[in-house]
Amino acid sequence: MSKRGENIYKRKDGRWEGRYRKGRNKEGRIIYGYVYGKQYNETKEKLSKKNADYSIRSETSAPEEMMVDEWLNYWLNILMKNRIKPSTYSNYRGRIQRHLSPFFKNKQLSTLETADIDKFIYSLYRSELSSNSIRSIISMLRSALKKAVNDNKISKNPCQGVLLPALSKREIKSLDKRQQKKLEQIALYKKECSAEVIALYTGMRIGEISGLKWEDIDFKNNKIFVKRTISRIPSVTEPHKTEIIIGKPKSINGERAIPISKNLKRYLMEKKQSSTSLYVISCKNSFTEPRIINYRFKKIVEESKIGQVHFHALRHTFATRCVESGIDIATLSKILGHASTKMTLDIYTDSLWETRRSAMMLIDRQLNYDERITL
DNA sequence: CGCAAATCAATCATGGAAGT
DNA sequence: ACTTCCATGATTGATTTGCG
Repeated sequence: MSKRGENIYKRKDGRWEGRYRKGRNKEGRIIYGYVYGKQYNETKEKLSKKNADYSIRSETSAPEEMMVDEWLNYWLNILMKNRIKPSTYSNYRGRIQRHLSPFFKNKQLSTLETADIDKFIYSLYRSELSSNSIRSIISMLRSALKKAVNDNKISKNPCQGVLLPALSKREIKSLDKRQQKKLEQIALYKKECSAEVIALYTGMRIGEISGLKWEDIDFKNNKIFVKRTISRIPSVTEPHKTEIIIGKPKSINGERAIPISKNLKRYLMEKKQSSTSLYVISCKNSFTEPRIINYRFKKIVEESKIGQVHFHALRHTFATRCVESGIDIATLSKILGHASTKMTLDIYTDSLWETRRSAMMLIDRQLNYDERITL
C-alpha cells in the first residue's frame, strides 16, 4: 500500500495517482507530472519509469544550466519564504527583481565569480544607490550564494571578500525642546488622538502606534503594552498590489510594557471617551496605516515650521528627554524595546555625555576659585 | 581568552508619484 | 484629502572579527 515519500495516493474515484518531479518553474516551485493506474502496483511501476527518465535528465543537463536568477528565486521562494517575515520576503523579492535579475540575466550560476560581483557593485554605484542599499543587496546575495556553495552548485562564494561601500554613519536627529513645544502645540489640539503625542511620550515606533488598540492600554496599572506592528508591503501573492501586514510578536520578548505618565494618561483617557474604534489612532473606524500617519505628521510639521524631521525623530526625542532627566540606560533600553543596552548606549552615548557635562557645570558654580583668597 | 567593535542579516520606515 | 504602489534607505538584532 501507499507509503510515506512515495507520492502515490488513492483517489476518490478509486484510481491510484502517482506524482513525479518534472522540474522547477521560474519561481523555483516544483512542477509535478502525473501517472494513474487502477492498481497500486501498476501505478508504482509507471511512476518508477518516469522517475528514472527524469533523474537521468536532471543528472546530465539540468544542473549545468542553472542560471543565477533561477537560483535566487529558488532560494527565496522555496528555502527562505517560510523562515522570514513577509516584509523581509517582499523586500528581498524586490531587490532580486529590480537589481539582481536584470544584471545577471543569462548568467550561469556556475560561472559566477568575484569579478562579476565587483562589476555589479560598480553598476549599483552608478545608479546612485546609497551605500546602505548596496550593502543590503549584497548581503542578501551573499547568503543566497552561501547556500549555493553548501548545495554544491558552486565551489566557493564569489561574494567572499568583495569590497563594500563604507557604511554611512548615522546621525540621530531629535527635536530640541523648542521644536517639540511647537509641534505639541498643534498636535495636542487636534480632535483625534495624536500619533505624535504618543510617539513623543512613549517612544513607540510608527508601525507600533499604528497597531495600538485601546485594549493594550492598562489604565489601572498605567502601562501600554506593545503587541502589534502594522506595515504595508508589496503583496506576497498578487503582483502590482500591496497588502497590510499585522505582525504579531514571535515571542514574549518581542512585547514590552511602557509606563504612562500622568499627563499622557489624562490625554489618552480623554481621547478614549470620544473614540468609537478599537484602535487608538483610527481611520474609518479601523487602524490608521503608517503611510497615513506619516502623511498627517508631515502636514503638522509643515504647520509648526520646525524644519525637516522624520517621524522616527520623535522616538529619538523621547529618548533624549529621558536621558536629560537622568534615566538609567537599562530602563530606557527596556522601554524602547531594545534587545540589549548595548544598542541604546551606542545611540545615546553623546547625549549622555551632554547631560553629564551640564551637571558638572552646575556643580562647578559652587566652586568659586576667587573666594579662596578671602578665606 | 574575553571583550567590544565591526560587520552581516532581518526588519521597519520613508516619501515620491499616481490613483481615487 | 487621503490612499495605494513601490523602490530606497534606516534601524536593530545576531554573528563574526580582531585586539589587548
